[in-house]
Amino acid sequence: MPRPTRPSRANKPMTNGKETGTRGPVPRAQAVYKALRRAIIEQALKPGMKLPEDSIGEQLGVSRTLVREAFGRLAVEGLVELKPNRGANVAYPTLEEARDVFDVRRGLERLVAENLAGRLTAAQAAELEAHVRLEEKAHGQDGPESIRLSGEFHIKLAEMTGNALLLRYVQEASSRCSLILAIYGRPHSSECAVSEHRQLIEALRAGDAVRAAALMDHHLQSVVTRALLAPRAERDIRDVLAPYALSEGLTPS
Amino acid sequence: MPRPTRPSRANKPMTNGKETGTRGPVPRAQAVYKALRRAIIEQALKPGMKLPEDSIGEQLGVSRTLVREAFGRLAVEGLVELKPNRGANVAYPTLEEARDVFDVRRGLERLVAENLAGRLTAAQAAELEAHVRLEEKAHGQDGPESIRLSGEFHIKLAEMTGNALLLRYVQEASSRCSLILAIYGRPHSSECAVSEHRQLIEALRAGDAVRAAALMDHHLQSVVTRALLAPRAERDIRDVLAPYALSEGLTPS
DNA sequence: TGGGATTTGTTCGTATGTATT
DNA sequence: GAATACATACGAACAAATCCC
Repeated sequence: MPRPTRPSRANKPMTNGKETGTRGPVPRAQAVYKALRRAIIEQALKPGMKLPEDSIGEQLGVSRTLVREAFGRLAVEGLVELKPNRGANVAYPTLEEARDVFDVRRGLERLVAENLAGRLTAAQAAELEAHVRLEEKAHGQDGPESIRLSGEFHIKLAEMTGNALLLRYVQEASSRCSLILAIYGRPHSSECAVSEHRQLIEALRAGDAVRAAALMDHHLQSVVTRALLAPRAERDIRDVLAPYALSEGLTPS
Repeated sequence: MPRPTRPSRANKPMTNGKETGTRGPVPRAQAVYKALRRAIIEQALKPGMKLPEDSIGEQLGVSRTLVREAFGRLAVEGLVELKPNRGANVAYPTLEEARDVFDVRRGLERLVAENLAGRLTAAQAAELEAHVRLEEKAHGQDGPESIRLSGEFHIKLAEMTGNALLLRYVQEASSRCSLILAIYGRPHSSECAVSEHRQLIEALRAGDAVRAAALMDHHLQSVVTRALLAPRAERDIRDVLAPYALSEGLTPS
């Protein structure tokens, strides 16, 4: 198993409350959580990487207590794996878990589509269209910008339902998808086709819930196929070697 | 706003790792989390109740740190409300949040039904039927037993999908529904009609995904109507008074 | 196999912020 | 409106477990 090097100074130090005379009203724990979350999603911290409480805390300028608290929450969200007495790692989802996450995400976003169909205000529709135009512009460069924008489109939709819980679940599933694509996806799959986003907006506008749900479902299915099932020679050493385990029972964990 | 009395010794002391020579491989933090979670769901800790780190920790035999960690996770799940510098309360969902939770739950369980239709093994079907028979037996007594069994039926279904994420989300939504019914539900609404569960099993067996999803949807809708919209004279003082707020903007929070 | 270095699990003290009189 | 009392936010230090040679 390829053990990654230590994270050391892989991420930027966060704004320390002490420096800004005004101690933020938000507990620093929250800030630590957000910083780590972002670092994982943006792959500054790579899947499977060990996360020593000590060095992380040092980098962020906080003590282990806050780091631990953040780990707990990230573990609930499935971004961090927490093994008793053995610390934390960035999660390394199996292909099976990946399937689960994508399935649930599809279901959730179908809900979003159904919820929004025919209830989009003019302003909201305009906002979505503006967003798609941004995506179009960024489409040329295959940088992370393009991927970020694609993801944001879906988050925006979830926001517009006004259902806080639905939003949280979509965000969570979406984060985990980022992790998964980082492991199993091919390098620069431009995740979402702009045209599919456009069609979706049209269906929502027309108030066709069935069509909107179907489009969303198909769209997300396409994302998976494009990014995941695509040939990627060196899929991952673990999966390649899995069928060749020395002999069942010898590798208990 | 009616401030509840302190929880003091409202809950049973948890099994302390030190007593059982074998220190559980699971950190105590996890145990604290589970104990609190259960206490909230079973309404030993009532909605809105203040949760002082100190007394809770004392009752459970751990220090404040572990209690704080548990609070963080429970807050993510929406069972605890966490206000910066002002500590924790058992969540007190608004009617709007309640609607959100029920909507998402309906969507999630529809997924479960679709997922399971036609894929139920004989053993699984038998297990579900055995469970329904238990429900039937408990139906006479309107005790908490009946409510617990109704809930478990839905959890069992989610388990059978084999999708861990879907299971977690259903569990979470389900927990929050308990909270909500504790606030807004009428006392002994026997939550789920046994016959509806039977019909559902039948549809799953027949492999009729559309019908199964529709039945599930309708079933959960019924639960809400039966329990929530039912006349409960003294709904809650907050909601009764909400429309009579002194003047908009004066109550910032 | 064993022992030392490292890392995690937990407690508790201090400073800061909030409610109360 | 200021002083007091109390609860929370955070960190340092100790104890136990694990890792690595």
